[in-house]
Amino acid sequence: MEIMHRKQWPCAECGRRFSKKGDRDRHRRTHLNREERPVYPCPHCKKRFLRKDNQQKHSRLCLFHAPAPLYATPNNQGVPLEIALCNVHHTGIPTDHPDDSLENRQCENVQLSTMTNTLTSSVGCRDCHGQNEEEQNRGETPPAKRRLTSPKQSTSFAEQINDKKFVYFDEIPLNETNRAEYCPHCNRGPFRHHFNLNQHIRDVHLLPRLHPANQVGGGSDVEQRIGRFTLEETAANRGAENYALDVQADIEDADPDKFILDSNDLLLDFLSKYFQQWDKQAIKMQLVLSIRCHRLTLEGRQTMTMHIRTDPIGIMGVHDNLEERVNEIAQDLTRRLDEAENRGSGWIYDSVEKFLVEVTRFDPIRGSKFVQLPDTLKSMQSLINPHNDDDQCFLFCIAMFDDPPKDGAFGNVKVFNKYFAEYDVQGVTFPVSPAQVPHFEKRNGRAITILGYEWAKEEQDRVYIIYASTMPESMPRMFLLLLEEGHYVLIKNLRGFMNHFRKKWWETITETQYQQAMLVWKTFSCKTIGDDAQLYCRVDTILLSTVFERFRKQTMQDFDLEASSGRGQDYGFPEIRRCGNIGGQQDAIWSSQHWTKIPFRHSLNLTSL
DNA sequence: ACTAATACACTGGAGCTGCT
DNA sequence: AGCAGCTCCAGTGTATTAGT
Repeated sequence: MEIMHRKQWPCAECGRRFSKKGDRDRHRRTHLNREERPVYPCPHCKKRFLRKDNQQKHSRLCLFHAPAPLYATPNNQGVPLEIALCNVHHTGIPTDHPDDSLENRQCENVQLSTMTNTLTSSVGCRDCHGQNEEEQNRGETPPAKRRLTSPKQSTSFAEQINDKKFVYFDEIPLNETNRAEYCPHCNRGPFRHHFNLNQHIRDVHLLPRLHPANQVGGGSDVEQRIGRFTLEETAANRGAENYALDVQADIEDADPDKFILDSNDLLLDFLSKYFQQWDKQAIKMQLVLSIRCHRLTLEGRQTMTMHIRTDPIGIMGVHDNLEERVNEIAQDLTRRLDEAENRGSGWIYDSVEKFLVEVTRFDPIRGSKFVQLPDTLKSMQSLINPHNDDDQCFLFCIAMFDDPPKDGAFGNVKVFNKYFAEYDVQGVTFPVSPAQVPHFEKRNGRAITILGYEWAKEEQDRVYIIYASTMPESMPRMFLLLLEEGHYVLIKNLRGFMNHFRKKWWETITETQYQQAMLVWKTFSCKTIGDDAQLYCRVDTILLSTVFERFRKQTMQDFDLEASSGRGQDYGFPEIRRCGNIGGQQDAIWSSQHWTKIPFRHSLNLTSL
């Protein structure tokens, strides 16, 4: 109500109120007739604007696109690209373009704002949008008409590049193509383009940061024994706890295949007990099955211990389907065992020597009482930050989604308390961690996706998925932002929110990187960010695995050491895929109407090349 | 025909600056 | 301090194209 009183300046035409007289006056001009309106013309084109700031914004863009480009085209040798494009415009289907004379074919205002438009069918003059002179003189700013001008339309930007219709990729100066990016955290690289670097940072450096417990080391109050497993060691530097199955009692001389089948119950028992103690936490688990084996050679009988290691598997607390997870692990182990056998090494499995469970706990941040939005998000109207003084910000967000506050971004959260009785929070503990969200979703018939946000001074802020809802599309879908401090914020306008990152992200990518990316996408038929991510991971894994396999062989040969041990902290691709949903669920979400896709930029700023 | 993606014009909110 | 003008920013509406 206070806000309403402050808006003391009403518009006589429509009654709308403003807090500043200047805003009211500015608004009133929108009611003026065309003749009465003040006009701010663009010095670079013939467009006119009601407001000076809009004219300035437009003119900057107009000027930005105007300078001559650097590259010639195959069909227009020696002709600047823009002129070549303009030729297409002016020599295509006859138009009423006012500049459509031979002398004026070098129209400098060809619309280059969208790459697809420029290169395919709709190269238009940004001056006139196909208007005749009379239309232009009326000072109207019509909708941007686009005309079919090219006799043969191509289907995509990537195809155009591949066809070399316009820009020769190898004509890009060497110093541009050689520009590579390296990870500021681990110096890994080079990355082909910014996508990959961002992705690397998110996957490798961001996830561990999310879960501070990882960095602290094993819990000090850990019970030494869980089920039939005994805590063998706590790798403080990796935050991992190694639980070994009691060899004497359970597995001595066990047949490996039979052991794997029997181990399901043991593991299930272990996990249930583990989460009884830390029910709010999620863990990442990796199993190592050590098997004694032998083979007969000309030199005689050889023996060795083979270590079969599973992929890391994430388990989101007690609410996860433990049975399913355990089955996955068993299948993984069996598959690896078979693979090793089928490789024809000649080793014969004798017995299980050791069964180790490596547990890395992570304690996801949980929503708690009000914290200020970071400076970078403060002015965003697409967020509603509940001003709660308890640990129920999660519920406040849900309630505000159901009944959005009318005035003010904060409102009085107390008014939403009345809704709380409508939610089934049985089994949910406050503050709510992301691990509990699937449980809440199921009980309340909602699809809730949790995004995380990180920012640091002089670094680009980032948004990433913490939990991607797998609930059916038909459910009410909402998106919450979990701040690093542990506070949920409702994203009331996902499009507006993502727009912020879209703009920033693209500002950091050079055109060369963009073109290289497009070439890669075309070559490998990538259609989604998920495809790109998978491609990156595949290539990366293949390269690394080759190097690593050589190293492993060498260490086995020289020191009888299995170099693949000690990977407890790593996030393997299956794990990333499960948690981050790269190439899987993420695609489904990002292509849904509720989610703004990662923008596929068509803009080509030729002047920056 | 429909959906998704994109660019850009337009609008209100709000901060900054200079003047009185 | 109050005001006016300027400017930037975030959000929205809409025209348009690509893809299915």
